[in-house]
Amino acid sequence: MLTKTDYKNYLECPMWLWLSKYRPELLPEETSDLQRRFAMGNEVDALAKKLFPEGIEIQGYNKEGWANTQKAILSGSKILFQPTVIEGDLSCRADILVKNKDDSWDINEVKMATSAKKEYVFDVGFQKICFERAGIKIRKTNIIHINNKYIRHGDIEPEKLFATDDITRETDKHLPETEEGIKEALKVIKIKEEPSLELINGCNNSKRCEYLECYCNGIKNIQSLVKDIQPKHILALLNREILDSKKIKQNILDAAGYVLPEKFTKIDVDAIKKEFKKLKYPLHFFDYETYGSAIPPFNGMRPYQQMPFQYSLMVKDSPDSVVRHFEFLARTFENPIHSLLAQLKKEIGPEGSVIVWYAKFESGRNKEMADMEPDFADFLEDVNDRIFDLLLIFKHKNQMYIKSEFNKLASLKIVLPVLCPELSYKNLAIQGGGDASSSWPVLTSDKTPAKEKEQLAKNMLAYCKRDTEAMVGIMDKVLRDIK
DNA sequence: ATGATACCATAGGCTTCGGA
DNA sequence: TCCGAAGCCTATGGTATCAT
Repeated sequence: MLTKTDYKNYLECPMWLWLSKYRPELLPEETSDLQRRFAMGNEVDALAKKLFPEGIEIQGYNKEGWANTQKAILSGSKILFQPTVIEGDLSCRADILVKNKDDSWDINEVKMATSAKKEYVFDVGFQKICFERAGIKIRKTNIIHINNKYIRHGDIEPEKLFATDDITRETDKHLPETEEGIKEALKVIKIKEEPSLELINGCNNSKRCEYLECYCNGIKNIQSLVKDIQPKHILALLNREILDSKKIKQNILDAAGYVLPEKFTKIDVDAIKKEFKKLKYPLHFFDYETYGSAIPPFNGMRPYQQMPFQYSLMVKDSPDSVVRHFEFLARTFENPIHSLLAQLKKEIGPEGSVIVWYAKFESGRNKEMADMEPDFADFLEDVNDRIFDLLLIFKHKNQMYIKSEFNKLASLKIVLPVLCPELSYKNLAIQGGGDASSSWPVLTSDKTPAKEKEQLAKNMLAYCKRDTEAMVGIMDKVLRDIK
């Protein structure tokens, strides 16, 4: 049986589909970030249903769902939520099915994205094929997506939060391709033995594909796979922890004809000194954690707007002084920016540089908050004028501070372990901004036990503090290197 | 999932120039 | 005078990099 999810997995990476059917235990665990995204998707689905007050919910999955769907259609229901269809090898659920004046139906697929992306034609095409094979005629296929111009005032208004795009033409145009893809996907799920190289190289994932890595955890003879593999997958193999033997790594590299670049460090002392001349003490090392959702949680916010709920601030008054640390963390699920700004205004001095990693992010949040809290607009503008972006020292094209280990990248999570391995995130419960973000609603929920909240708060504070410690450590290291 | 920005490949429109 | 090749500029679409 091939479900719509199976088909989408296949389109991204055939190996993913195969693993999900035969070796699901090898798939990566759901991260809290992913869980939050699923939860958000469910909320979006629920809100979209409010666009159709007449709709009825179809209960059950698979055969039961299909039986209930048929029952609802026969009894004359005109709007169905979550109808299921099973036909031959295929199984799928639609979001919202709406009957027309004749005997045809329109498919409405709810997406949390802010536009009708072109890859949705395969998703919706799969649904159309399923329903039509089962004798349910489909006229239009629509995408109901988030309208990111919407600004919340009071209760969420679904008819303003959502926009609908008719993608029938595009869907139909790609229908033959969709049919072909379904045939291929069905072939994949019939492979009983270990998949061949062909399957791995069918991967369409533009980024590093984690599913090959997962697969490698489950087989012994990795070296036999190496010939003719895509370069992105070679790197994936090299990152596997099970490849701790240098000899195996070298074999893989040799087989692929891949030469690791030689290690090097390049420091343009003059250029960095010139940049650092712009700095004024006291130095304020600063970092926000933010929360954003497809459904804006508070008034004045638009979908996906990132709202700061936490910061860490480390102040260094002079080159040799000890840092003073300040922090803020909102403990209730209310718009936190007023209290955040009130505290920040007291803690951040009127003089001195504000050092951040990737200035666009922090300055962008400051601009948004200035619009929402006009009383703080001058203050925020002043802070933005004093921002210094530490990332630009490491930006590859700037050629100021380059190490081969950076691989031409310059995120904090890449630079830090090379320059200050002692400040690793490894021992922290929260390891990235995404986790911090998804922790905030948990921290502020009535349903979370007090004890758990305390632990969570500690973890969140430790993470955000570490981001600023990292900048302090990196700054010290660079200052030593250019002395 | 967003968004700003950077970068790259490609397409199209336009001019220029040499050969016939 | 005409035509196509070559060169150049701009627009566009796609992908990647940062942050959460």
